[in-house]
Amino acid sequence: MSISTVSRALNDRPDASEATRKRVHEAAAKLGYVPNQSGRSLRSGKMGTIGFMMKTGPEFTGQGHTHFFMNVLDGVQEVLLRHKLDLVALLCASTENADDYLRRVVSRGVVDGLIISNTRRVDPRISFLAECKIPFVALGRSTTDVGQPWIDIDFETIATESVNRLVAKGHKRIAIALPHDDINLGHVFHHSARRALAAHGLKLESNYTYKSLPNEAGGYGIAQRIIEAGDRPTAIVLSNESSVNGLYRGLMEHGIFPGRDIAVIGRDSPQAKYLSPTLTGFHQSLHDLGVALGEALLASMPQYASIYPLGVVRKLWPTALMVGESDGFTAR
Amino acid sequence: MSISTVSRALNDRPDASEATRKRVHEAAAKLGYVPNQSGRSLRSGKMGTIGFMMKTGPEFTGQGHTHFFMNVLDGVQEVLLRHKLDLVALLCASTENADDYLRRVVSRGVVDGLIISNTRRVDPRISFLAECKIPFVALGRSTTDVGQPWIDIDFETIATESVNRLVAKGHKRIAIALPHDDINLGHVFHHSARRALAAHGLKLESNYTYKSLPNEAGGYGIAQRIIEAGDRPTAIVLSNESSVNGLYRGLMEHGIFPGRDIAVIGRDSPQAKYLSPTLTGFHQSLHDLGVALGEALLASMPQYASIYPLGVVRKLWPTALMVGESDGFTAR
DNA sequence: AGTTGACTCGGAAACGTTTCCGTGATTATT
DNA sequence: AATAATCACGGAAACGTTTCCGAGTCAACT
Repeated sequence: MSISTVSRALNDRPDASEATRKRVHEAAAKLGYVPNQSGRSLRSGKMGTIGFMMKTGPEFTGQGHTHFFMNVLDGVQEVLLRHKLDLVALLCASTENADDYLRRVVSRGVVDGLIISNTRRVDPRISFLAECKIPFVALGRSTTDVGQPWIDIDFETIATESVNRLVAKGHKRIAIALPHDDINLGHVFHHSARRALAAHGLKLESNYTYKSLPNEAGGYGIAQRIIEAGDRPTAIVLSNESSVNGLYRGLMEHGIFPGRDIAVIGRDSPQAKYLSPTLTGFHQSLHDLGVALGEALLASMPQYASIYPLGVVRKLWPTALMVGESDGFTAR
Repeated sequence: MSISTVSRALNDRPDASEATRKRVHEAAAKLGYVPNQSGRSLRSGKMGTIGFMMKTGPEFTGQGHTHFFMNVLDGVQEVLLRHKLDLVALLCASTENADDYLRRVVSRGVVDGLIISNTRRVDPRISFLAECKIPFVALGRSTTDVGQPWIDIDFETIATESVNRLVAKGHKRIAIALPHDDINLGHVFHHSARRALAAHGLKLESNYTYKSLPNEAGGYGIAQRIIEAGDRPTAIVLSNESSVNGLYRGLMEHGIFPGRDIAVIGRDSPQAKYLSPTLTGFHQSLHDLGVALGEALLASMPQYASIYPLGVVRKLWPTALMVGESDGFTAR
């Protein structure tokens, strides 16, 4: 039994007889033989792995943030498993620059495709990946556009609907919590909120826009600024899932109760309905988002494009409002 | 300039002259050449990557859980980067069996070493890895002991100190929230709490031990059981970081306020001091835990053992109490 | 009965490294 | 000055797989 026959049998090629295929598979199982991945990929040029790049470290451990990724990743993997592709999370340490890290890991050639997240407004990773001609999809839009596929949460709708809902409840002084300007979603959120307010003849005051980290401390900081404001906002929209704890705490320490004294609209997460008051927030199906991301990536890989004839996926991911108690306060 | 010379120069071997080393490095940078990882590892038998196995999916997205991992991973990577090793998170989808997954990824031979987490009381992964002779370290002990290195949070101290503190505040009816029996920490926690209570002449009633999922819903379920108890506990110890939200909510819905009507001791996490009341809980330095894990792994790899002469690391990770408001209630 | 085609399979090349071995040149030693 | 030792480098083998090519067997068709 020659080496080439074994290879053909294990890969279930048509030019290996049914009988030998079975014999080889049985022998392999018995001897505990598994093909060497290095030899395989050296020859074929394919690694059989897809990378999902994300950052680790203290600043990226907000409740919503990690919950978000764990569920998206779960969905991505569901798709990849269908094609015997493995998903690995490429963890960029907090101490390392994201662009350098990506460069390093890509040139190492350990992944056949990539998903990047936390896209920035101008994101050098995108141009780099395009240059490398490695298939990738971005979770989040960017102004850096090389025709890459992306899927992004529909922040326009979230911002617009949040504002509309609050205005309908009589609010006129509406504040917005935004991430750092670099992050693309911050810009989109900001822009959409401003436009929605304008549609009601309202203006987004600059002292009502709070740039803050998407974590507990960030939320607490927002509360401080609300307290200190001369003309306090009567409602606030949070663009992330993680800062609500800190916001609640900070407000309550000054006797301001969300839902009673101020309206809060945020983003849904597992804790949303266990907060007091429960959070009114926008929900997305994260597992399905992961599935869509995986399929978008495969669609951009020549080997799989015929199975997923989706073209270049550029999709806003739908969102739905989960009504809780936090926006119960109406300003008339 | 021959292929072998280039190889030697790029790897900074002593048998390449200083001049050629510099020339080669410059040329490589200019041409954008990077060594092919497949060829490299095919020849050397080493991959240059370390895997950290963890599960994804809805049931593993509790606040504390993911925060825990993100910080530990950050520490691990800090160590690995010193030796140009890459850390990849091996994500086992919620739909896949953890043992099968590990078998698959290990036999693929894509990692030189492994860190496993969520060790179970009897954990087939440990015996499998020992069989494969692949270096690994376990985050958490197990009764499956093949002499592997491990690091584990000091749950004995957490359980014992929690009980002691509550007893000192006059509590006699103390409840404990525990994970599923399979998980080793559950057993340790249970055992230690029982012993600590016994030392004070108290008994851990079986209807005060709540097996629950380490997430918000689990905490809410515990609240239900506390409410329904004929003889309500006056204090509860949570073994995880994630269920506190649900517990608070569930209790407050029935007018029972943590810190005022019942004492709660839990585990520290970023949200602990932003809860109302702030949580009294045990804290660990997670980044440093990750560093220790990384060093323990390297110590068990022949190539690095001389740099980290630690032997087989088996270490309980220290913990410290962060005092908040949640255990303010005293039962006299 | 001879030719053709389909079907299996073995041999060998190739993927890109690392490393052993050998060789020539230079320097140090006797 | 002759020998020995060191240094720098080129050639070639090897890692384990996939795939091209050729060859053999057997059945079917003219």
